[in-house]
Amino acid sequence: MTDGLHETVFARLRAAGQRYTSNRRSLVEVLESADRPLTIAETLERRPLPQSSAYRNLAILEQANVVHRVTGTDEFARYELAEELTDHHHHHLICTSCGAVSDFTVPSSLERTLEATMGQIASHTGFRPERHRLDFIGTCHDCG
Amino acid sequence: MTDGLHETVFARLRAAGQRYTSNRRSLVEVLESADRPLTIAETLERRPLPQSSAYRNLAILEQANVVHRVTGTDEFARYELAEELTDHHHHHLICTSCGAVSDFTVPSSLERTLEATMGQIASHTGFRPERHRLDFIGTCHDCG
DNA sequence: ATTTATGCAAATCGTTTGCAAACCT
DNA sequence: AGGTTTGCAAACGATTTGCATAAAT
Repeated sequence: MTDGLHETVFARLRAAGQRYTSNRRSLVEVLESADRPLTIAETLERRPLPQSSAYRNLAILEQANVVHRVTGTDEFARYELAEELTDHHHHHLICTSCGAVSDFTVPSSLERTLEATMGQIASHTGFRPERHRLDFIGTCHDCG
Repeated sequence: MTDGLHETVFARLRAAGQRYTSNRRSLVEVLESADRPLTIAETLERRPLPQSSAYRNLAILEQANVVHRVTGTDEFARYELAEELTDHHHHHLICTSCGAVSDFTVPSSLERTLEATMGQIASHTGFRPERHRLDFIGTCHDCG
């Protein structure tokens, strides 16, 4: 199933007209091994790479829907593997003190309600929703 | 009730050891008149002010819990009045194409479920949640 | 061969900060 | 007077980009 991930990534990149290079594979592997979204600096600590390559390739991986950019409350962009690649729909706990972002899940009943609500939006507004973002914002264990 | 807003702002600033200056009042008035979070550039269009004053005062207003910083998917910070000052709890529709952020509300039953879920988080994790952020991300009317 | 990715260094741009003058109490 | 805010200009820092080289097909 680890290979399955890379096959899927390869397919998505190809669909976007992009190659699956070693730098991109590195980034995917680093994100795969993390249990939360990583800042670019964090990915570079785990697998050194020129900064510009990390930025450029993460942007490409995002366009190909392989990774997903997560915005917290601080100034750092964070990335995680797209949920379809991990089969792990989740949400984020965001610490207002240190900016840390961690994953967690909510009851599936709540997820269903969210999806249903999302479906109603298109009819009530001109907006076409694609996904939802639910975060809980507060103080993390370390900062509390 | 418009005066009530400014009294509340004054009280919150005072509690934070800050004054309610004319620049700060300008910013509060601009945000009050908007029906969605505004970027700093947008506040300056509506009420010209040196950029640095806008940045500094919005930061102070945020510390005093008068305004709230909203993070979308683009690189611009957005600000809105704190919900307790407007009695208008809401969520955001975020356009992935142009970055626009608009307000909307969800059924109160969903809100109650969200609050209940939030209450359970503290016991399951070391995280102490203070508020939630629920956004629907997709394509806005203009970009669709 | 031709196209695409890489890596370095320089540029970009939203945001932050230093400092002297203006303001408030 | 004593401390705070202001406004300008300069600095900052995460991110982006230009360009020559290396890699992939």
